[in-house]
Amino acid sequence: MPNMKQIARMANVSLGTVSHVLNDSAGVREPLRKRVMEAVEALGYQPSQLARGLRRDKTDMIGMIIPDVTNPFFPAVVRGAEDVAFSSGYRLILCNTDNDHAKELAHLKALRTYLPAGLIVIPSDFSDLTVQAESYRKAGAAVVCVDRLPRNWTGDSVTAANEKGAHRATRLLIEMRHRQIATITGPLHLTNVEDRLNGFRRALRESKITITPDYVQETSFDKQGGYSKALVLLRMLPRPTAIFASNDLIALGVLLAIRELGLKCPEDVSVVGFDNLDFGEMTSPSLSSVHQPGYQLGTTAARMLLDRVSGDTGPAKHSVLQTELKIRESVAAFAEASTQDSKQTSSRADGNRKSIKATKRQQ
Amino acid sequence: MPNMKQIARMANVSLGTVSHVLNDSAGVREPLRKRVMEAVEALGYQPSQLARGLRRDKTDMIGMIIPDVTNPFFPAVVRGAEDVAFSSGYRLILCNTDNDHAKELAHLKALRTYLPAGLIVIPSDFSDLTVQAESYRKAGAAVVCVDRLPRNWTGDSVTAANEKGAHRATRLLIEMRHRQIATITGPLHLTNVEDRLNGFRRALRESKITITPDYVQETSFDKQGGYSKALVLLRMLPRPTAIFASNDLIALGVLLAIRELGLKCPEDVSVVGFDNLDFGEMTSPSLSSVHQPGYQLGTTAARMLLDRVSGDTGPAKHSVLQTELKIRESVAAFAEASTQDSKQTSSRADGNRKSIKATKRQQ
DNA sequence: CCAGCCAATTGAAAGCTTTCAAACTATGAA
DNA sequence: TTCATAGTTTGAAAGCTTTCAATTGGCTGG
Repeated sequence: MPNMKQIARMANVSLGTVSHVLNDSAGVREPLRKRVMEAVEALGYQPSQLARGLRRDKTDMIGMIIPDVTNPFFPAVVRGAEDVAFSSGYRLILCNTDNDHAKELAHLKALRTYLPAGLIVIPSDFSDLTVQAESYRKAGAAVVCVDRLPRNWTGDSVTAANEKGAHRATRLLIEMRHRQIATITGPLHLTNVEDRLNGFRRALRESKITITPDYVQETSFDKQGGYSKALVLLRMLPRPTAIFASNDLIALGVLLAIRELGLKCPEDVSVVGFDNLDFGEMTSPSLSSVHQPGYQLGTTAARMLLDRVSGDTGPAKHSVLQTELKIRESVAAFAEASTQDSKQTSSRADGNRKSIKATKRQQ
Repeated sequence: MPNMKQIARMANVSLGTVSHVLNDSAGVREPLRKRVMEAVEALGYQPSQLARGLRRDKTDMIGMIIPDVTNPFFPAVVRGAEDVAFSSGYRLILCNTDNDHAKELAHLKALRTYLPAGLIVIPSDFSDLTVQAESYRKAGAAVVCVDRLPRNWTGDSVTAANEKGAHRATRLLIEMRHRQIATITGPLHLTNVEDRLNGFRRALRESKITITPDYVQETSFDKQGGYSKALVLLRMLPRPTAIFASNDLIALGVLLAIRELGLKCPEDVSVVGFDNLDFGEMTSPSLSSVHQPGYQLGTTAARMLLDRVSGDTGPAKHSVLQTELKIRESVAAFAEASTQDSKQTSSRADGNRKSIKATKRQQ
């Protein structure tokens, strides 16, 4: 690979001049500039990012730390960040934490030695990010937190309007005349989960609906968790007629549990999820959900980061992106008859279910 | 950040010795070694990857170039690669090409300046990779191609058993007594698509089934493509009773088209996809599909790459990972009565459809 | 016509590591 | 005791860029 020295020799100028041409760092007169550019062209020269980074104490890399690319919500965020980064000449180093804060810490420590321009982080459970970010900032790297925040986070952040979205979803259920409304939340130590629960509670409170504490079930953010907690809820008396799930994977588990018990969605139980993942349109019934703008979360975070990199030293920014309720088949108005006696309903529904199965044979 | 010089001073040894301790590059006697390690510990020293890379002409980074993380098949591959890379101290730089070979080229050129240890690439359409890879190899970086190969690719590769998988899927349809079997393929210039079509054809040939050329439809790898080509196929006479789709997104479009026309799957038309994406279990009917081991594709590629990095200079390797047919609801045995007169069936089915719609409101 | 100044250009240092040749030490043999 | 040798340790160079102080050249105003 050609280096600056060769360019300098070929263009018959000094090393410094080449650098100045390449970086616009000083006025270089046209004839020289032209000779340099020609040499660059002729040799196909590209500056070594390593040497440049070493000298400048900062590279064109951005560390992106997320729980797991394999979780369907995150790829959109990554893509959004990559698009903005790439179009400004930055690249993304992708790290998965599996929500393990020890693994996250390992990534945070290791990444530092690459002198990234900054970090975009979706923090793991019980993340240590607040401390680490401080040390990154001292080293001149920006850190933006996305989707959820670690405790005591005071830095830049981009999140969805979780409280509001959950409030809107819950209000839909209330407007549909549901009164026995339950929720299955993700891990409550996550700020976004907490916010969603708050939105849920506020909607209930505003409509003067009180529910038994049992109607709030906490679990992990996956299908299995949703499934098992839904079984618990659906066996309670009175049985909830609507369930708000704090994400779509949980909602999917809820749908499975409903079917498992011989109930029907939305006739017996309405369900609303959160995230609006692609598969929500493909389930049967299709899933109502609060859309979270994953791609925009990523682009916004990357832009915020790049602003910092290019010198914005203002106070911490908190961008909150709006959500949108997508109403699909999984929600119906509460019909008085259908849910009082759980056993009877259950067996009646079971009869229905068979006839549906004959045509649909779902799952 | 502390540097080697500080370690050297603190341990009262020379720079060279510190380096030797850190890299085991020469016998260092225990007392010195210990002093160095203590200093490293005390200062929390971590070597600068930039300086190291600059000196060694190679970094601990691996470029991972894929079409789009947002496409549900790829995250598993990325994750597999990242897991193996991370556990060997390497990190992944993720690049999306959107299947655009110009964008791919841009990434290939830009990444070079970071001196990555190697590249894992899922090539874009009409990829220029073969040429570029040569130049990477000259620079001492390994390149492994995954999932599909560019034309004239002779380097290392990891792919799924596409031909065999497609053959197996088609055989299933034949065993189910289908004779009017169509296929909707992805872009035929992709080697994996070509392989799948070959497998499809071989199965037909082995059972002495001949089909009209119209029964082979080419389209893009997405829901929309599958949908529109399925409409074309389903309006043909005789109407195919089974469709093999070259990936699950296409298969999803097929399911939509079937429903749209008032037909039923699997009663009127059986469908098999390829990839076995998660959503296949959630559609109605659930989707039969050829499972492709995405995660293993990633881990295998990364391991192959790391082998090269650590000195394996043998001839090109081609790892072919086995696929597995997952049979779900979308396939049923062909029943004589149901498909002869397309118009009549169609209108009859249309009657059914309305009643289904009343409860399902799908799509 | 010259001093002084500004702008363009230069060369060297610095950033941090690895590596190589050279210097040094200790040990065993003569 | 001394020499040779193997094994340790050292210091400097190299890898490529940016940046800063210094130099050069040309121009302006007196």
